[in-house]
Amino acid sequence: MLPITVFMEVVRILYMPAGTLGISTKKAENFSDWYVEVVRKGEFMDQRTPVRGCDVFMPWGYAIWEQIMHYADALFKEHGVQNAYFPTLIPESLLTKEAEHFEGFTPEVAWVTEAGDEKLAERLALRPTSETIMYYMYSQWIRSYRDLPLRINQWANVFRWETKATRPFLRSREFLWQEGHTVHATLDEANQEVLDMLEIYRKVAEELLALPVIILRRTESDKFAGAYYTVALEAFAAEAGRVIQVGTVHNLGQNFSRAFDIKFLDKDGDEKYAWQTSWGFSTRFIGAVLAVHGDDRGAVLPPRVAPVQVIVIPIIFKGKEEPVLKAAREIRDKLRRAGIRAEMDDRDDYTAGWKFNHWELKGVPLRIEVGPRDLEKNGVTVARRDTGGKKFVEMGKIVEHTKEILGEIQANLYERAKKKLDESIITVRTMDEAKNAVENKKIVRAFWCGDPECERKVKEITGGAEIRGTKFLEVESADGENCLVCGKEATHVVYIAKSY
RNA sequence: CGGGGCGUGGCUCAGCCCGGAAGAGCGCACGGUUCGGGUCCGUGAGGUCGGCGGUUCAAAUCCGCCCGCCCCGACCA
Repeated sequence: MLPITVFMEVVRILYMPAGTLGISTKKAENFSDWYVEVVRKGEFMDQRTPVRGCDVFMPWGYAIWEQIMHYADALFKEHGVQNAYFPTLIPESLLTKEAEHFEGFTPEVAWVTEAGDEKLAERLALRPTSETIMYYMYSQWIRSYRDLPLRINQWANVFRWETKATRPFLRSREFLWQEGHTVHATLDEANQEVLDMLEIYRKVAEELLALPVIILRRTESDKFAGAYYTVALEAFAAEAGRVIQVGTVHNLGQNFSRAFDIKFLDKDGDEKYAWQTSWGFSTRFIGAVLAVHGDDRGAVLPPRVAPVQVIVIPIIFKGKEEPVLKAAREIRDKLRRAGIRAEMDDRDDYTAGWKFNHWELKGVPLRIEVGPRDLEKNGVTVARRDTGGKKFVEMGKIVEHTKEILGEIQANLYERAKKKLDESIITVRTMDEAKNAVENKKIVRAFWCGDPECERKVKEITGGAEIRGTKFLEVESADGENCLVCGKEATHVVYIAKSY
C-alpha cells in the first residue's frame, strides 16, 4: 500500500510540468517566490492592478478576512468595544498636531491636493492611521469621567505609500485593518487595557489562526510614532527566517490627549487629560497564515479560519454518476447541518485529480472523496491537508469523524509552528554569534545595555536584523550579563530578528 | 537616490547577437474522449512586441530618450 502510494507520488512529480501547475518553487529553497506563487495560484490576491501596492483581495482571500473579522469582532464587543466609522480624509493641520506622530508617518502619506478643477486650500491625507481624526472628535465628545472608558473600533482601509517593493498581504500601499482607540481616566486603566487587548489579539493569532506568537515590547526607537510604549505580537516564518508583526497595541499615555485637548472632569472635581490606547491588526494576518502554515503544495488553512473546511469531491465515472453525486450532496448537506463549512465540487469539466490539486492550492483542510469504490464499502475516503494522510471512513461516522479531524488539524498546525518557533530562538552573547544565527534564519535572544547606538550597530552588523524588543508579559532578567555590542552591563533581554 | 537585470497574447517564456510574413507551452472557447492525483485528441479566438523618436527599401531585432517592473545597496510605521 505505502510503496505504491510513494511510487505514484514520484511519478506525479516527475511528470508535472514545471511552472504551470501546482507550486513550482519549494518553500525551503526560495521562500519569496514560493510565497508569491501560493498567493496567486491559491487565488488569494491579484496584484495585476493599475496602481502598484493597491491590490485586489480576491473572494478566497477576502473570505478569510471575513472569518477573522467575525471572530475578533465578537471578542471586541464582549470587551465593551463599539464599532464606528471615521472619514478617510484627514486635513494636514490635524495630522501634524502630534509632532512625533506626524514625523513618523509623513514619509509615507498619500495626499489629495485637488478636487475637480480646484486646488484645495489645504491638502488632505489619505489616512495612514486614524488617531488624529478620531481624537479630534473625541475631544468634542468627552467631558466627564462618566464618559469613560470610551472604546471605539473601526474596520477600515488605510494607505501607506511605501517606496519599497510590495509583498501581497505583508506589505502593500493600501490594506484593510481594524483600529481600536480607547480613552481612560487613569494610566492604570490604560495599562490594563493594553493587557486585555494583547490577550484578545493572542487569541486571534493562536486560537483562530494557529499562529504562535512572541509578545514583545518595542524599543524606544521602534515604538509607534507618538506612543508612550508599544507592544507587538510577532509570528515567525521559519523558512524565511523572518518575524512578521501581526498585531500591535500602544499605550499612548497622554501624548495625544494633550495634543488634541481630550480633557475630562474627574470625580474629584479636577480637570484631567485622558489616558489612551490604540491597537490594530491588519490583513497581514492572512499573509502570516500563508507564510507559516503553507507547504510545497500551496496554502494550508487552519480549519477555524478556512472559508471552506471540507470539500466534497464526487469521483464521477461514466454511467455511474447518479449514486455518487447523490451521496456527495447528502454528505455535504449533513456536514452543513452539523455547522461545518462544507462545499461540493461537482463540476464535470475537471477531473478528480485536477480538483484535488486545486483545493490543496487553496488550503482547504479536509477533502472527502466519494467514488464508486467507496460507496461499495458504504463509506468515503477522507484526506487531510496538513499531513496528506488518507483514511476510509464509514458513512455513518462522517460527521463525527470530520469534527474530530478538523480539531486535530487545528491543533497540529499550531503545535508544528510552535515547535519551529521555539527551536528557532537562540541565545547568544556575542555579535559574531548573533550575525551567524541571523544568517541561519534564527531569532536571536541576547542581552543589551539599552543604548540606541548599540541598537543601531546590531542592524548594521547583522545586515538588517533589528532589536524587536523585550518580552512583555514575562520578565526576563539580564542580571550578570553584558551587552552583546559594547560589553557593558546589560539591562534588557532582547529578541533580534529580520522582519517583514 | 546609486549599481545591475528585464519589458513579446491572461501566465511562463523563445525569437534580438547576425533586420526580411509575430512563435511555443499553459490557460481560454468549441467538439469529442476521459474522470480514484493536474486525461487525451482535434478545431479556434486572442498580441499597438512598454512608449516616443531616429537609422533603413524594410525594425520585436540596430541607435537615442523616456516610462514601468525586478534584484542588490541607502532610507523606513
